[in-house]
Amino acid sequence: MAENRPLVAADLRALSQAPLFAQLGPAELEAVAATGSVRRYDHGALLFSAGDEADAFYAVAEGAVHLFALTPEGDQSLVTIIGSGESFAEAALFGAGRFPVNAEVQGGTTLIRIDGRLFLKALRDNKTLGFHMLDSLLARQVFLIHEIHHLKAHSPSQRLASYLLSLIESDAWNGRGRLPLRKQLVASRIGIEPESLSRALRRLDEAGVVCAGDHVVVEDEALLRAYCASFGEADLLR
Amino acid sequence: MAENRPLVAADLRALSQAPLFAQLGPAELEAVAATGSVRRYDHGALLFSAGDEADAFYAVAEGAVHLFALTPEGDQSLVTIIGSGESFAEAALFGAGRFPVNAEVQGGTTLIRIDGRLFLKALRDNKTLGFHMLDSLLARQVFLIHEIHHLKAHSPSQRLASYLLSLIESDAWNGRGRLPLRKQLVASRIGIEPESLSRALRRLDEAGVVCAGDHVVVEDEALLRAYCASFGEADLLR
DNA sequence: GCCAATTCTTGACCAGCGTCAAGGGACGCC
DNA sequence: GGCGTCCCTTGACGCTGGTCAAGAATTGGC
Repeated sequence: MAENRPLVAADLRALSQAPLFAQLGPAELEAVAATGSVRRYDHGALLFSAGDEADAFYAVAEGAVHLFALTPEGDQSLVTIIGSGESFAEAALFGAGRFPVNAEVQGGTTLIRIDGRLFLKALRDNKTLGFHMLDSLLARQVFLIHEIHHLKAHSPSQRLASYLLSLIESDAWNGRGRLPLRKQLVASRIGIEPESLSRALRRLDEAGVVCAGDHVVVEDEALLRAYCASFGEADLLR
Repeated sequence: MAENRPLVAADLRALSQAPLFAQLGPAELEAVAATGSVRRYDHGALLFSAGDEADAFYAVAEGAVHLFALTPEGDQSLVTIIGSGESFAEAALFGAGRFPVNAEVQGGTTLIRIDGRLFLKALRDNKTLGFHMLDSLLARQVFLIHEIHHLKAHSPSQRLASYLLSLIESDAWNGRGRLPLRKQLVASRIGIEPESLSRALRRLDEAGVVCAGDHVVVEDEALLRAYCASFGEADLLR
C-alpha cells in the first residue's frame, strides 16, 4: 500500500466532480486540495469503523467504498456505496466527531483524505466554499428524503425498477449486459434479500426487462418508468 | 387569518429552539430574525405545493405542518411532520428554487417565514451562521441515513417500537395514555397501512405494550428497546 | 342529546417477502 | 482437467403486510 502523497492534477479533476465541490472555482478548489492527501488502498481494507474518532473526511478519486452497519450476527448491512467523484463522512467534521458507520474499500481504490481541522479553517477563510457546501448538502438532503419516501411507498419490484433506471441515468450502466454491481449488493441497496431480487427481476419481464443469468436488458425504458409510477406516488423531485 | 407581523421576543425564543439555529448567539439570532416575518394560519391551509417557486423557508413557532406527496389517486402520503421549533424547506434556498413537497398547516399554527434572499445575505455577512447551518444539516443527514437503514433492516413492528421510544425520548409523549398523533399518521410515519398498525400494536404486547382503544401504555421501556434490536442492526447512531 | 362523519378495529383473503435448503454455474487455484 | 469456493437461482413453506369490506368507537356539529 502506497504512502500518502499530495494531490496532483488528476486528483483535482476527481475532486471537481464531487457534488460537494462541483461548483467551486479553481482558487477554491486549490484551497480544498491543500487540505488533502492521496493514498491508494487494497481491496477489503477497513478505512474506519463506526464509533472511531473522526478527524477527516474522504473523497473517492477512483474505485469505490462501501459504507455499512453490522448486524448482531456480524453480517454487513450495506448503507450505501460511494463511487468515483463522491465524498463521504463529512458529518465527522462537526458534532460528535465520530464516524456513524463502517467503511470498507472495494477493489483497488484511491482516496483523497481531507483533513478536518484544515478544511474547517479553509471554510472560515473562504465564504464561497461554505455556500457551495450548504447548497450540495441541501440537495443531498432532498435526495435522502425522497429515498425514504420511496422505501415507504413503493413495492420492492418498483424499487428495483427505479434502481435500474437510476443506473442508466447516472451512466453507470447502459441498459443491457451485466450489471455494474453484484446482485447481492443490488438487493441490499433496495432493501430486500438476494432471493427476492431474483424473483423481482423475473417479475419485471412484464415491464420489458429480460434477465438471463447476469445478463439483463431493459427493452423499454418508458414502460419501466410507468411500472415505477403505477400504484406509486407522484414524483417528489422536480 | 392575521396579517404578517415582525418577530417578537416569543418568536425569537421559538427560533432559538430550532436545531438549525440552536447554537447561534444573540447577535446572529437577531440577524436571522430580521429576515423573518410571522403569520398565523388556520387548520388545513395549504402553505405551498410541490413545484411551487420557493423564495423563503419556514420555522414553526407553534403548531405543526405536514409535508406530504400526492399519490396518483390524490391521497396524501406523509413525508414528515414538522413540529414546534423546527424549520423546513431550507432546500428551497438554493438549487432549483422550488419546493419538493406539499405543505399543509395543522391546527392553528404560527409560522416564521424567513425570506430567502435576505437570509442568503445574512449568510454572506455572518460566517458563524453558515457554520452552524452546516453543522445541523450534517447532523440531520446522519439522522436521515439512519432512517433509511432503519426502514430497510427492521420489521414494521420494530419500527413501531422505535417510534414509540422516540416519542418518549423527545418528550412528545410520556409513555402512557393517548398518542400525540392520529394512528393514521403514525402508520404513515413508519411506512405501513393503518390496518397493519392495529395489528402491530397488538403484537407489541409481547414487548410490554398494552393497547386499549387509543390508550397505549409502555410498561417496560427496556423490554421495548430490546425488541427493537432483536434481529435488527447494531445501533448506527452514536 | 342525537345524528353524521370520520377514525379505528376486525375479519377474511391473497400476494409477496424472508427463511431454509438444495442445486447449478462461474471463476480461480492447483 | 479437476476441484473447491462463492454467487446466484429455484423450490417449498410459514408469516405478515396490503387490500377489501364490514362493523365499532370516537368526534364534531347542531
